[in-house]
Amino acid sequence: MKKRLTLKLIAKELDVSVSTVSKALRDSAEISEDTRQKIKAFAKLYNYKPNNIALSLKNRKTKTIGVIIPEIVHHYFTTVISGIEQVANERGYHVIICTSNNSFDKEVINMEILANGSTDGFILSVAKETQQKKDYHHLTEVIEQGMPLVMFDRVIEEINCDKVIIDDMLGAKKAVQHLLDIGCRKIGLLTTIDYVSVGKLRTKGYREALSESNIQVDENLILKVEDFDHSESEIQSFLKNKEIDAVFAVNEHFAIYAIKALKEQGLEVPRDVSVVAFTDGELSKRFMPSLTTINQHGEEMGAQAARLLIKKLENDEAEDEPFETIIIGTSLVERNSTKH
Amino acid sequence: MKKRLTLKLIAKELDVSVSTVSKALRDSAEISEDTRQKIKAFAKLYNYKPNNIALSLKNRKTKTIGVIIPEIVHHYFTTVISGIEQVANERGYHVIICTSNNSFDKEVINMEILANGSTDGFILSVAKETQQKKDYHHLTEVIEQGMPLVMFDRVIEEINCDKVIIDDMLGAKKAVQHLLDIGCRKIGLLTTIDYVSVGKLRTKGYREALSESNIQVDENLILKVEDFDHSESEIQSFLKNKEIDAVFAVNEHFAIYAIKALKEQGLEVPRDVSVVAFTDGELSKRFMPSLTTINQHGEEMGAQAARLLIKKLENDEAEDEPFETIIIGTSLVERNSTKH
DNA sequence: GATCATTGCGAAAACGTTTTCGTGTTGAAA
DNA sequence: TTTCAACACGAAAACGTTTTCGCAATGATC
Repeated sequence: MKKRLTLKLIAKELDVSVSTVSKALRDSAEISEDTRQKIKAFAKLYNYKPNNIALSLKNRKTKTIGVIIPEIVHHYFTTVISGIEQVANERGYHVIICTSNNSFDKEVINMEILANGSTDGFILSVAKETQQKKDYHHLTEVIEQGMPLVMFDRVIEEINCDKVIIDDMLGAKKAVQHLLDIGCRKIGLLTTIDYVSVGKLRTKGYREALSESNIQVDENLILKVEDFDHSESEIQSFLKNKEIDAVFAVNEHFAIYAIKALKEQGLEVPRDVSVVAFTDGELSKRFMPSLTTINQHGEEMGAQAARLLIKKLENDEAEDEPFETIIIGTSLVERNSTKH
Repeated sequence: MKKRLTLKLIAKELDVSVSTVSKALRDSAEISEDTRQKIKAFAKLYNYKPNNIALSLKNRKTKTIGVIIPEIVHHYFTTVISGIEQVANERGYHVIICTSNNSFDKEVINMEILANGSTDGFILSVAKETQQKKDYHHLTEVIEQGMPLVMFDRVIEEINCDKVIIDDMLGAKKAVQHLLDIGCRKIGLLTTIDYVSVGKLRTKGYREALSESNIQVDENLILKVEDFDHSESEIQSFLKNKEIDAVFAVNEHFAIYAIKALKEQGLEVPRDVSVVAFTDGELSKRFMPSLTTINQHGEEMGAQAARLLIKKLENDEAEDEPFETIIIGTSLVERNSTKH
């Protein structure tokens, strides 16, 4: 087992001081051409690499970004991570990922651990439990310590920091508008109960799109799924004998359950009913029929979040700059669950 | 912006030495009950947390595990990560994740960076490019430096380290056996070209299952997909007018393309043709019909990998223990793409 | 030959810990 | 009173860097 090479070892080997070695390797003018070459050659030969931990301690910078997400086994979040990683790596940062599993406690613990020197700043999408509990002390704490924090997707209004969100309302409007454009008039909505902020916003978009086209909103066509785990049966019984020509679902799963339920009733998508879903994942592409969706551009969201964070990190003491909120656009992806 | 509390600051504030503070906080008997209480109270009041970086430098341990995977936007890998995280966190480790994007260079760079002090050991699934290039210097290097390495899923035989793999051959056999059990006799195989090791092994399982049932392998029923990006059309033309009563696909995507192609020919799954896929992901569950699959137990694979690594890490100098290779079982998940 | 700038390098401090060792102060035993 | 153990604490080194400052040697200038 080879020992890792350190400045001290090089110094001893070449019979110079540690400072000389350090300076030579960093091309300081203080060191004579001769010595510099000699030291660099030696370092290269034995593959010297500075120890990051020591550098971090010295510079009080780790060059790593802490990312905390509710769950990783979720296609959307992985695309976000992918975006974060790309810009982070480009700028010489690396990324450390923790999942909160939607648990408040785990979110707090993870933040604390990472805040103790492992990380220069945070990118975070809060856990469901945190949203319900409304306890944000861990967030304010890291902010007070001067660690930049960027929230994405599930953000918290009250917290003063950079944010990256998507325009849920506009996205939903786009979806519904598309259904209207292709001639649908009786559009069902499958959404979540209101305390999930995205569900609320998407519902609002649905309503607005309809009113703007002077179509009365029929509350009977709206289902607020209560229990995620039993959404399939809820959707199934909701759609029983409903007279509709379209469905807008706030996520892929709801859309797929709807298609299944419709099929069981002898209705076909898109012949009899058109379906649009929010969230463009693997599922939408592969399903039969493939799903027309609203794409949330997860990678871009991640990339923007990373850019915001790094900007704050590098801007050093210019942290008095106002916080930004970037809104990521959505786009309609037309596939085969809607009429053409 | 509050300054982070350090031992030195506490020492100054309470007018004792740094060493006293350190010892008091670690409950050393050297310090009198009085002073100890006083210091602990102060530390608690102002929420002192030791700096991890300093600890890492001092202990030459980071208590973090570096994970390098080919791509994160892949359900299977996220389940593995999930498993790694669980056992790592349980034992006080955290996890730092890098993706190689299947690029050799990125894999090398990531390893080097992490090896320079950020990480105590590695869990790795190699990039495709690395498999082709057969250049493993970065792996041998970290091993020589005494950093434990655990490879999973895509492992490399020649490298001497702990490994966690699944029994691809047995899994494939299970799949084909199931098809035989339900009465299928003309079973098509959709696989990859042979240099992808898993494709090769699964193909072998297919062949063995057939021969063990004394069924002649018909090479015309085997498709080795050349180009992943055009797999859909390859599969489509392959299945054209093939006389088969079942398909075994080495991944979900192939299976789904097959189902689509069959449908276009007027054949229905599972009525006319039964389909089994390797890899149990989101897609399999939701697809219509839902897919009968071979589950690879990604979480367990991650958990085992983490356990192996931590064992080596904690076992300190007992690193002469032989390397293990753990084989994770697969299981057949029966759904609606096969006859009952 | 004295003065001075330049060159080339080393010592030491700093980042925040832990730990070893030394030392001054007590109180009790001799 | 002397001796000594026990007690309570501090100094310093170490982890691996970077950087500031000081200093000796050299050569040029007057």
